[in-house]
Amino acid sequence: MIDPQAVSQGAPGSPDPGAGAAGAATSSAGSPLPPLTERQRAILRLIVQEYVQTGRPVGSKGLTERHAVGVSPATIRNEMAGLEEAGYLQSPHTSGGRVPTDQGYRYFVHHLMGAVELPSVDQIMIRHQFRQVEVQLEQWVELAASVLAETAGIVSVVTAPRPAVPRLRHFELIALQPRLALLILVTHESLVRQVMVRWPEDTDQESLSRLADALVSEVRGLTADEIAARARGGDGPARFVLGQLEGTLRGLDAVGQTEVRHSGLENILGLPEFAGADAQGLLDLFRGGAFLGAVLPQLGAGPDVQVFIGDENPADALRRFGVVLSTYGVDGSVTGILGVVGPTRMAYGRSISSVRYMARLMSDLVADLSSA
Amino acid sequence: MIDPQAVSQGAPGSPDPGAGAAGAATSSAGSPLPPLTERQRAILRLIVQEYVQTGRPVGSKGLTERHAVGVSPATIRNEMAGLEEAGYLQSPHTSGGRVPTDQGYRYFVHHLMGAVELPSVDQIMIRHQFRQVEVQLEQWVELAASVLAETAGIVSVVTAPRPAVPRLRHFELIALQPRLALLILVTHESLVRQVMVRWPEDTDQESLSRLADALVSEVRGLTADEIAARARGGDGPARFVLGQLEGTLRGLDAVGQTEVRHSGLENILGLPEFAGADAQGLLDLFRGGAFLGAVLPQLGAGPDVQVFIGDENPADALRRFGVVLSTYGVDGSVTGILGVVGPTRMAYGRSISSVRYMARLMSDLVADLSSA
DNA sequence: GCTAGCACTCGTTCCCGCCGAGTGCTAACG
DNA sequence: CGTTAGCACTCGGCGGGAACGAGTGCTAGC
Repeated sequence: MIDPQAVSQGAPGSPDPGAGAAGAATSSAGSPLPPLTERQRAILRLIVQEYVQTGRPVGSKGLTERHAVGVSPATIRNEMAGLEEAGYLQSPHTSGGRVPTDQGYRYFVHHLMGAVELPSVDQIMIRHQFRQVEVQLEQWVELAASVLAETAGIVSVVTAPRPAVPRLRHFELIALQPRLALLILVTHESLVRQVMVRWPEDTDQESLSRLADALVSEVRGLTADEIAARARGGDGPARFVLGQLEGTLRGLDAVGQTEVRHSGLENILGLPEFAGADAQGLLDLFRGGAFLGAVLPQLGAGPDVQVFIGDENPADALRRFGVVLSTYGVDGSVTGILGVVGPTRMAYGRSISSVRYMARLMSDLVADLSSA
Repeated sequence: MIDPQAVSQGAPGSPDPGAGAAGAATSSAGSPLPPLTERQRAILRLIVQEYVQTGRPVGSKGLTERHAVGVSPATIRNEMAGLEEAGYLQSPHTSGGRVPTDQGYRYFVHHLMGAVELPSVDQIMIRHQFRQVEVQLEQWVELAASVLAETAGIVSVVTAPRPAVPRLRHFELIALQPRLALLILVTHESLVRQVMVRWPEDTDQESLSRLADALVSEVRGLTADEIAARARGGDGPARFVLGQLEGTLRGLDAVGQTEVRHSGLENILGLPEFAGADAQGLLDLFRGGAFLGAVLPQLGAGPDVQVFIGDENPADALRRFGVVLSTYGVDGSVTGILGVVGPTRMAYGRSISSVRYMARLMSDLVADLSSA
């Protein structure tokens, strides 16, 4: 049903091939890689799986002890040496086992990962949680973040859906104080915004309602630009309201202020690779959306999940992470981004299937709510 | 202008007096404490200040080197011994300096802390930030959390204001889909809620507007109970809407679902006392409002700042923390809670003044927005 | 082509001794 | 009588060294 191969690569080549690799020939530069033998593939798969699970470098002896490979440690060593030369593994120290390189993970994701559909237990659990609540689109975002973090077991990031060209569907004015009103607007995509506006003169609910009634049919279905044009002709209060509507609509598609929800930080704070260092740094990374600002430009518009592993990440701050992202929404009309971030040694299979599933779910929700 | 003494104590006595104290006589149990001499007070003040700043136990020699006390280390040692016997200090190890006890902090907060007004630089900075934004009351909450965390330099917690008995001021219905509508209601206190409601039959904006217009004057100013009574007489759609209004109003004052915003976790993650251990535990503590659930029952309704130090905290999870809290809002009508949480060795002066200032600011905002 | 054996590397852990900061006590001093 | 100087003692932290174990590359034999 779902094609496991349909996972696109973040960046086509490692931007800095000379980074880690020990003294040996790093290969993979000019010459085409010889295809891996079936046994090498099996060993690579085992190493990735084991390292993902334990986080400790895996050695030849341990491998043969824990798994029923048919050969001796020495043979494994030979094959490992080959894999290392080809760039799929690296040894962090002279002794102490080997660890997959970014390229190794990449190969695993492309060729070795088995079925990538989310287990139906999880699917049911997720659908159940989403059925519990009956709220607005933008609260789905929060729920999506928390469910995604829980399902994938790492940190999730979700942006609210953003319409390409928002069109006004409806608005209301509510008096709060004689000179203070609440402006509520709804777009075609069912996004809702409330803004407080300081009213230039004393007013009351009745006159505000009259004003809204009079204007609403005039501006229904218009974009910010069209409303601006309309505003130039209007008189005092009407003109004022139109200006506010225009500004709020423009705010909706402003890239800069996209808010990024995250969840599940506690999932990775305990991991050994982030233990000693910078719990602070991690928090900072996800706060304030500095995170997405870095990744977003690289994100293709394609409907499928994209994977960035280690050095493939555009931003320096993300070099130590693996990132699995997808867009969601209705093509060309309203889109958002969701995904997960974890250590490079994350369970890519589960991450990818979780992200893909959640993206579908959110796309369906957005589609349901946006009126043509 | 502000009375530094007007800080009430969280819990009257330490619930577990035998906890830390070494073998010596723990005193402070039955006999009234002899008042501290002026020199002891000065030394205690120095120790608290120094420990708050550095986080390392402070010894007699270091004290005399870093501060121009007029006496020798030996004298300091004698006084320290007295302070330890009286329960204000404790020595974590045989050597290595002394550390204030909860009681020591308490004495400091009550009798040794100097001026507690927030420096006007900060006051100006805060007012400035609040003037920048023009949003709804509930977004003030988020801003308050972040400003408070920044000003006090530790973790802040802020709950949204909650009306004692919410009364409806206005509501609107907006059609999203033929069978899906958005219900927006505003209370007298200017709290806004949006709920999506699944409509029992196909409808459109026009009929929804008519319905809302007809009903709104009927229910203006009513409480949930009064609306429920009114609903019993209504017919189909009206009755349905009244039911939704009632439910949403009830949700507003439900204690259980009070949402707690926090900010500034990164400020304390770096501290030595939380370094090794449980970044995870810390996150968990503040997520999901489990935190306030524990403290809230203990919180007096008094208008002033309350301080809980270490063991004075009602919840076990907070035994390692100092907590400074205040209510804010309009007495008896709409109230929220805000405060900061940090290690017991926090800068109480700054925390208390920050919390007090922010509580005033938020109270003013709430008062401005709530129509009599 | 696979495997057993072997010498070697290197990170980890534990132990031990040193150092420094701090303490309590006692005796001397003004 | 309060204050101070001196002293023996305690204890945590740090650094070096030994023992250990996991892993490696290489070579020779099956």
